[in-house]
Amino acid sequence: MLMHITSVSVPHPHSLCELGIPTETNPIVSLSQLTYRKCNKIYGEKEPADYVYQVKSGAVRSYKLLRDGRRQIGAFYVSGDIFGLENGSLHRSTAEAVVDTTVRLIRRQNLDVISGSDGALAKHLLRMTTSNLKHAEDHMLLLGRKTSIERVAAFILEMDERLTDAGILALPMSRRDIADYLGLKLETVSRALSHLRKLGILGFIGATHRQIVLLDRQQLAGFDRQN
Amino acid sequence: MLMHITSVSVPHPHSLCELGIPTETNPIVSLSQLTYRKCNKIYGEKEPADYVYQVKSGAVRSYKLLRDGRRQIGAFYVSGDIFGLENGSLHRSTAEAVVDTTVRLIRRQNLDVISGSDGALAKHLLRMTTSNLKHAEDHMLLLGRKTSIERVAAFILEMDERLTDAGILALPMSRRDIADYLGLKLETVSRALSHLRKLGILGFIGATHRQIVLLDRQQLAGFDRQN
DNA sequence: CGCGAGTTTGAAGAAATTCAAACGATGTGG
DNA sequence: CCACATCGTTTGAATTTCTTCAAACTCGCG
Repeated sequence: MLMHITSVSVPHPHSLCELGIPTETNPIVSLSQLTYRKCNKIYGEKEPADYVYQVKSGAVRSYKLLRDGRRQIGAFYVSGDIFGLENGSLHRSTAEAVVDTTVRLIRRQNLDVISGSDGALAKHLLRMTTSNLKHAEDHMLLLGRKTSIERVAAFILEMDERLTDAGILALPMSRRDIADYLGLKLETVSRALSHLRKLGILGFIGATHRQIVLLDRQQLAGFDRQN
Repeated sequence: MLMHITSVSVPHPHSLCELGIPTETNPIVSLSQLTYRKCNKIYGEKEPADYVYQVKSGAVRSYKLLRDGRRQIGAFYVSGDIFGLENGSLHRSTAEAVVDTTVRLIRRQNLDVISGSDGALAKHLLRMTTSNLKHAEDHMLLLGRKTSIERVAAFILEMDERLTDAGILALPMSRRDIADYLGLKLETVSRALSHLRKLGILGFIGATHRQIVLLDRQQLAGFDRQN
């Protein structure tokens, strides 16, 4: 029997790349790791959380949506980061590949079994969850109390720490992603970045402007009044 | 030797009640529980986290400050809530009594010992941390993407669930506290509440306007476009 | 070469903030 | 008991910040 598709609604075309790519995941399987194409969903909100993931290469965004499509990205995950660790059986956010991304998989079930007997692993899980919590707490301060320039400065500094490619930040995500992470609009992010460039704090490389040179970390840090 | 006090700086008088009360905690000790006076500090950011706390009565705010005094309250804790559970050895936030508050104390050290041997407790700690994480994730969505009315509506609904005093919400916290929780200014919170009152969704009781009647939960929920 | 996707930039608009004043309710001292 | 200062809240008007709408720009790619 054929499914009758009454309307192909695309309620939230946050990034046009989402439109050109099948919405269902189409991962390339290889042992206990998967490769997701750019913009493919890794898991969705309220789906069963059967696996925990570790980024091998690429980048992942984790987000929540409001019914009208407003999106808040809670975190980006890059090489080495572990994500998808929920404690209930359901995912609380959606995770998508920002660019082509390979992840390692761990069956959650295995974790449960082990953590029942092995206190060390239980502690490890706790430590990971706590580090996510710390990130969320810092991010609440950013979202609730920082200005647009401070948010963008903090973002560049965060990415600089996590994406160390020797002087040049190769951002995998679009301005829209950054905006949805920082609680701003993409134009506001763009303006803030331009402003920092005019001040000689940042430099852009390439056409896409996804490669950023941090020319003056000191001065940039001055824009983020810290926590 | 006397400390030479060059200036008595009071950098962040967020609430005037803070000024009239000793800044150091002066808890009333009684077995394994403490009572803190209104506005007293329970612990400070970066202080050693030797205890975990459970609210017996009263209310607690947990917050972070920017250097210039901007404050983001990450959570309120009311009767029954557990807080102060950090995984590192230092607190990541400051906790203060919103009103006179009694808390139960658990030595953190004890937890560590037990969680080493007892998988059940380890899981319990993990579950509590995860529930804090879930709250933080939801709050990031609020802070990053909701309008002032949506934030205030969400706040009232949250408090209605947690402060169930039969129809009347007796808010322990000031407008400023609410504002710092919602990433707004106190005037904005006041305007939003007035707006909801004019719509017949809320009613105020008493002079202080800290008692709120939820007249139409349905309609209020309509203001919070949910996650 | 021209189209598409992502980014930048400008101008107008909306939302929240800032500054200011007024309003009870409360508590104090005369 | 009343006058008065204080505190938290509300309300108004002006201002700032961010957003919205629109257009232009750049580079990659067919």
